[in-house]
Amino acid sequence: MYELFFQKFNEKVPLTKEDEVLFKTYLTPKKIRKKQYLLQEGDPCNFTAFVEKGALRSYTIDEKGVERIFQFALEGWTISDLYSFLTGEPATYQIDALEDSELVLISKQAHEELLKKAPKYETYMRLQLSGAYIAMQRRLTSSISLSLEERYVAFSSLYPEMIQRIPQHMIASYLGLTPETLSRMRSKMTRK
Amino acid sequence: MYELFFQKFNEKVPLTKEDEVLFKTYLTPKKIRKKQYLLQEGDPCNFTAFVEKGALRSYTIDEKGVERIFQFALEGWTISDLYSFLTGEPATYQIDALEDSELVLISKQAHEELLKKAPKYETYMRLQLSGAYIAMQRRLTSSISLSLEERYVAFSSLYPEMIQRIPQHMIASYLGLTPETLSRMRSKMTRK
DNA sequence: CGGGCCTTTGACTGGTTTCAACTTCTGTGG
DNA sequence: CCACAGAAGTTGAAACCAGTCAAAGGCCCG
Repeated sequence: MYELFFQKFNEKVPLTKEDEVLFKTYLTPKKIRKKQYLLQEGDPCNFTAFVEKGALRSYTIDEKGVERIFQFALEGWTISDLYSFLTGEPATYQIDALEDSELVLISKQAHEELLKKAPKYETYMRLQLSGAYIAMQRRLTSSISLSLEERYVAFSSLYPEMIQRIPQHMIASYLGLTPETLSRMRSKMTRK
Repeated sequence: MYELFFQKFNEKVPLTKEDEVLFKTYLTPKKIRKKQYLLQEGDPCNFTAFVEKGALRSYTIDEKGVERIFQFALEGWTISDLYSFLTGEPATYQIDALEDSELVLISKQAHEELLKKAPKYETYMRLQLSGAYIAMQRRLTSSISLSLEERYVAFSSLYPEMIQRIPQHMIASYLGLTPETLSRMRSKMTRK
């Protein structure tokens, strides 16, 4: 159940077998089905969710009812409303499953106890945050400085499996354009 | 020289006087004049810079010679090419001073030693990263989901002093629009 | 098999960029 | 301290790109 989680953890911070046994007592496995909510807007987000298997997304819905996808998470990624998780404020994002998924949750309470008791966890968190920061920086840079077409190309080459698994209109939402525009762009690109 | 730095540090993680004395041995003060580079594209970024006084920006220049401003930093903020700093890769941003400034630098070497020796520093770094992550998340959200005008309004109310101190064409670059469009927007808004 | 969602395509609209000219501000050297 | 050059900001007109609205076809799921 926790294979991938500990594999990724060990890549960042090596753990002994005893560490793993201890850590497991703080982790909560969870299965979730396609279309099911993991987090609804307004609830405080009291977990981070590591994806062992499946696919999820976080997103907002604006006044006009338009979905704005903030993040996708496939196997090996972590998804959460980090702002809400860290501050305790109500979540600004919703999270739901795009496929039947298996998750490893770390509750806010577990998070705080681990920070106190396990220096390796703090190091892990710091590295997690670094990675999340760098990924978002890359995304922000491309959303500001690239044309729509360049953005799509960059996305496809960075995350080829997402192109396979995720519906096109959601990728459009993630990239910040309309499904129609994305469709037109794709047909223009294949014509070349 | 380090007043503001330790004030901000203490807000995140309380330090004893002895801590402060120890930490000071790892810090490097630096004065930099308006228009001077702190970091040039391609060099590895081996520092984070805390702004005691003044104003800086980080930015890229694309193939067409257009500047894309990624971040401004006024007093109390930290600026760096975090990607380059954390990974050791060459910097993708340039950093220069918009005003004569006084900085507190933490070199990469000092950073690594502090991580080993001072748990309070690791906690501080984690909180720094959280803050930077949350700020960038807010920015990404607004750059994807708000209209240009809404973006400008949000920026002005979030950072009113930047409107005062930073040239308009740089704010345009930060917001991802042309100086002409920003100028037109402003005159339209005051007419109301 | 049917209904609804997803994708594609078309025509139209509108906001932003681009290019260019002009004005205002700033800083630097004589 | 003034003059001038270059940068910054403003304004106008034209071109363009993406969004919107609408309709049709395809596909998946119940």
